[in-house]
Amino acid sequence: MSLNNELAKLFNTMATVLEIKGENTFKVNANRKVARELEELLDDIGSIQKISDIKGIGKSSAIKIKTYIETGTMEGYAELVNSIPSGLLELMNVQGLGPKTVGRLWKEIDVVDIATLKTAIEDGRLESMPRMGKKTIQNIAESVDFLKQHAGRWRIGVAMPLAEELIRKIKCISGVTNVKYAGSLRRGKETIGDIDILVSAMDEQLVAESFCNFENVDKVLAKGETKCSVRVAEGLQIDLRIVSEESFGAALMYFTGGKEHNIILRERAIKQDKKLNEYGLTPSKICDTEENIYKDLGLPWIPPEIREDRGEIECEVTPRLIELNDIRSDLHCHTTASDGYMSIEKLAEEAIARGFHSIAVTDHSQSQGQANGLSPERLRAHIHAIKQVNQKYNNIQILAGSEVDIMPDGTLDYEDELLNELDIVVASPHASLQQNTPDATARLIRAIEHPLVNIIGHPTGRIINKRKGLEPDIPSLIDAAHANNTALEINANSYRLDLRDIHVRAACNGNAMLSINTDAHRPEDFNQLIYGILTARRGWALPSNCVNCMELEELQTWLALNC
DNA sequence: GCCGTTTTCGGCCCGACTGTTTTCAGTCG
Repeated sequence: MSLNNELAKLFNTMATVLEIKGENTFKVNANRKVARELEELLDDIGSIQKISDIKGIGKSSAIKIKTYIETGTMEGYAELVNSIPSGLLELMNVQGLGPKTVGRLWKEIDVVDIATLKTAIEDGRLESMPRMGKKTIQNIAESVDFLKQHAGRWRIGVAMPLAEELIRKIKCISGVTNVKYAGSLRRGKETIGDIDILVSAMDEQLVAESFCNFENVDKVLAKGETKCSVRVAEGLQIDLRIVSEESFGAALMYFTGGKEHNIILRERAIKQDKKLNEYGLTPSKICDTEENIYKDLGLPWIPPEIREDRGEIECEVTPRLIELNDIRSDLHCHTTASDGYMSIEKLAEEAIARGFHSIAVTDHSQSQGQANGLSPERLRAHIHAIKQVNQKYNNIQILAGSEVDIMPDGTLDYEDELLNELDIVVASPHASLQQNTPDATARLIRAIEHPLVNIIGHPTGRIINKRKGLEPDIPSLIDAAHANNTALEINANSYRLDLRDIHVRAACNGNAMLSINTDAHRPEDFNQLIYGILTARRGWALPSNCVNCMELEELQTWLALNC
């Protein structure tokens, strides 16, 4: 775990403990804010001179951070955390249990973790507490079971298709005038906690009723006049907000977030003697669209992906972020020659259907035995086959490439002589992904500096919710990538999204080129390009930051720089 | 605990829903 994340975890834990102990909520929130700043900090916290210059981190937290960096311990942390049973922290993850209840469970009936909570439910002690009725207890019991089965968040690749399907169904309900998803899904985050859907309709009751009765709804968690929450068979929670057409924009803005962005907008409204909530900006004019509200607040419309209070509000002109239609090529795809399911022709046709001017065939290299990686002889034959197929098409350029393994020491999996025969080289780490930071950094920089490498594929090798992957020093990689004209990939596969959003932002700031590719193995994988685009947008990437947005001639010139 | 274009002290976003109780506390987003 990086130092930033390590510290963020400590501050989050402190916040939770303070919450359970019933401390001032503003103090709790201040600790959470410090944690969030640390999580999203681009630079290593250890390299920052004046920590208290970071917005949201004050003197007191700065001292704690500094001591931790120097000594490995944080003053007061152990004392605070040891002041409550450690199991109370996991109890806070049970839906429906908040700090007040957890505190009471502990003090009044000696519940200290999930196991003792289950016992207390079984032996009737919970029922003896005030405000603990049968329904509440049943909900808690169900949430405990649910937590055991589904810890964590869902990949955007799961959440978005599900949300789109729900929206299609909601649109079919009679009288529905507008429906959109909001929340972290709309902001394009790599993982989603739950799906927020906004709807306006002539008959609100009919919408609520129909929604709660959709066939894949497992459990109705809440059902009111303006809000319904359900859990669907996949395990995700879906919140449906029913709003009027006039306040659709305000509601969309409110429920899209992010939280910090919203707070700043509300504070801005207050300074202008106005009030902003999910119903509108009052006293004001029309709040049916987000554009109108931003305009009333004296701001340009801000794309959802960058609504994170990371400088977007201070920005005078909203950047023209990269869009799906800007992409003109896919430079990392597989065929049946290695572990893909498509022929070279199929790749070409998929690319043509998407309006690309070129596509790169980049099958695995020889070390990837389990992925049927190509021996040098097979690669030579494959290059020949690719060139043959390329001659058949006049509306697509098929590039002969390879996804060549970066070995643990940073050397490549083929000799330079063979790499020289390729149009494009994507170099990726696949094995030895537990290397320490200095080794991983040296390994990747060596590949970046290799004169024949054009793109570093999925630079960390992480798999979301499954594998941490390498933790190289990202600023060093970016410097090297910029200096050597090597692009860093945003692998669009929703399991990977590697580089991730904050690294994309750092890469753009450091003038390193990006390459957004699907790493397609099957035809449907091309549809995941959107997740790469959303990740790029979250990193404030412009079309000019991405080699896949280049026209053919420009791309060929760029590729020729490293050959 | 953090912050300052009214402030170095005194604020800090706010509404919906549930389950319980009978007017509201707690949780959630």
